[in-house]
Amino acid sequence: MAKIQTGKNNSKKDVIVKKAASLFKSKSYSASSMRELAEFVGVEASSLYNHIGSKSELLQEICFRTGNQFTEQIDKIKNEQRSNIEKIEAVIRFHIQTMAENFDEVYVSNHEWKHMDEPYLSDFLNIRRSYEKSLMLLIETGIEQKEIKPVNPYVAVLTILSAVRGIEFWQRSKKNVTLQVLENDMVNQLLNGIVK
Amino acid sequence: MAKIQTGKNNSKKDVIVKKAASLFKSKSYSASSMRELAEFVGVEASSLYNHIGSKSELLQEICFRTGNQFTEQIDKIKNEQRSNIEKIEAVIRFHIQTMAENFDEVYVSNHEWKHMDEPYLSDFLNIRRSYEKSLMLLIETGIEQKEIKPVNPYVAVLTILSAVRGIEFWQRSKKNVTLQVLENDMVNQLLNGIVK
DNA sequence: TAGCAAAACTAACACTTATTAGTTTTTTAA
DNA sequence: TTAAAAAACTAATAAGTGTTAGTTTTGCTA
Repeated sequence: MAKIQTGKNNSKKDVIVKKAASLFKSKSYSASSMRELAEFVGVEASSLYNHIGSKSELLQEICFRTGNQFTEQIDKIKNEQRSNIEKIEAVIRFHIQTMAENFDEVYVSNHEWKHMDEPYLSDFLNIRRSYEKSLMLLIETGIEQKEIKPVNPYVAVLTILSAVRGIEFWQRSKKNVTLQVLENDMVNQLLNGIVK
Repeated sequence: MAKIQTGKNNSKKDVIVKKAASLFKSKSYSASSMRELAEFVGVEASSLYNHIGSKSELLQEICFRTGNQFTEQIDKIKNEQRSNIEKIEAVIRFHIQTMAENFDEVYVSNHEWKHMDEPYLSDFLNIRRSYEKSLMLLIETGIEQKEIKPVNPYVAVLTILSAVRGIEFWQRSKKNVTLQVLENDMVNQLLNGIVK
């Protein structure tokens, strides 16, 4: 009989969620079936239900784990004793690093949140909105304190968050760019531009 | 009997493709059914097949129309007599405008291309790669000619294209930012940064 | 080793899916 | 007005969906 293989510190549910993130990333949530997931996990579809409640619960799990991770981090950064520019830089770097480490989960959270049911969907959107607000406040304060040009804070947030999301297209290959270069250059372009 | 309503210059297939783009955008390709699309068009599901070949053909239509639009434009810009910075700026502005005008199609093309079958999938990826190469060449030439800082061109392309894609999150509402401000500020941040 | 709970299994459910076949209605053109 | 073509319809197909019920196997603890 097949069995779900758990490493240490991982419940069987954790294993399923991780595999689900990987599957949802490559095939999208709607196009992934529980039978596929089961095969991926190495077990029959119905056996999954001994550990999880439903397919949509998997998506919720993925989205909220990721969402909370980002929220916690920006709350921490907000309260540090540094310039606003430095704080914004820290946010950008955290994004890039988290995305590189937890690729599947972040990707799915960014792309598939739409398919959550209420009330989870609304909760998730609220978390995201409040995150964007926090970043916007950093920019607004930076402008007031003359660290930052008088740009539109909404557009700046949009530009930063979108750019950072884009490392999902980053090709991790030898001939391409390392994470360090990616991180440094992207931070630099977003803060100082590329024009000489 | 219900009928597909075509305006002038639009075939019935065009109408279906446009409605499909709108549906695929809001529900994703896989989660959209032909019955839903049919209802949206105002006709029975099977009637759609008098005008289109299959569901996946709709996706191909959307993705390639968009892809070709961008390719044509960058080819045009490449051959103009302007500085590289100006060319890059023109590319960014075209992206933002096209996205604002043809939101549904661009959105679907960006998000749902994965679900195309071969050989269309490969063709599409080739188109996209060659587009990225063109933009990368503009940046490399700009660096050689000392218009642009010696940044990593791959990262610059990634940053620009990702940022620009992000206007899909732009909330078109009165209290928010206009397209003009969005466009100008984003171009400015990507080229000159926000740090004073 | 016996008993029990956890976790696997098989089989089935009620629905939904894209698509096709065959038929009827509508529109176009002679 | 009539014949042909276009475009709608109804009905059905075969395959796939998430999930549940009931049963069997496994692994731990007394």
